[in-house]
Amino acid sequence: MSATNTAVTSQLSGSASTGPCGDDDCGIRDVLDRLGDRWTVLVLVELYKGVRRFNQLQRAIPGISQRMLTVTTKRLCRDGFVERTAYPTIPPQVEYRLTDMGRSLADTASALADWSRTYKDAIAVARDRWDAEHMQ
Amino acid sequence: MSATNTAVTSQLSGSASTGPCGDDDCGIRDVLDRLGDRWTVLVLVELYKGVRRFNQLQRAIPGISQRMLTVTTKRLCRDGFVERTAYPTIPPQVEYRLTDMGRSLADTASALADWSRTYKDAIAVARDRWDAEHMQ
DNA sequence: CGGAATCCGATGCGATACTG
DNA sequence: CAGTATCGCATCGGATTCCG
Repeated sequence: MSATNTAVTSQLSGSASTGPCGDDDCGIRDVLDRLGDRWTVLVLVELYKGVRRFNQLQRAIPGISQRMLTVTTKRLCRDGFVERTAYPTIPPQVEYRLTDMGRSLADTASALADWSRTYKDAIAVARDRWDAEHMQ
Repeated sequence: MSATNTAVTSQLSGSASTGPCGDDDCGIRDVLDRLGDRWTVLVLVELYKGVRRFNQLQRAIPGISQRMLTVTTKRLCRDGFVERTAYPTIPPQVEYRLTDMGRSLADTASALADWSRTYKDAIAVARDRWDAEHMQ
């Protein structure tokens, strides 16, 4: 691996060294490192609806900066969740769509989203209780 | 909410302001902010096996620092996923166990872990391919 | 239009030292 | 034993500017 490539990939993920993992950890960290960041899930959700262009995504996801949309889509492409198609027109036109694996991930993630919706209130209650008990 | 409490809670999570969320986002960010960090899942997995004491957890989770174990368990307690029981003995003895909600979360997370195991290799392949194509 | 490059503040996390 | 307090580095992500 060249120094150039190291520089390229290090922008995308620090997971080159997964480090020692117990037994249950292996693999899930890579996925959680993606899903855990601020925008990946939202991009996944939007692309689940269909093919989208760059600015379409940005308009559909309020608050995401140009930079983070670039970074997020690029990471998703790298890991094989999203496919990028660039048409060499002027002005340029780029389409993003989920791969089968990306769709599979989105399905699984939506199970987590369902769980979140179910327990959202319970978490809030627990949190308020804790906060109330731990303020002097 | 007092300034004191704000200080306390701000150590645990920056999610006081979830910010504007589209429609699909609501709730899941709170959960992913937990699951996404380096140690939460590992602690969850270990506690899934049964009641554990502080040092038991630390020995069972290689690489976790005392500080991160404290922070992680405290966050899990705050959100109602883990219950903490302290016995005022000398030396002190503290037990951690999953709540029903915590067990439910661990179950859901393990679905994601299963997914990860299934696609782990495919991700690695996609990543290598991408890296190979994007190095000069 | 769809980025890339740079700067910078906020947060995450490890290491270390101290405590009831 | 089970923490707390402080430091310092690394990464994340927002804002801005430049480019083909």
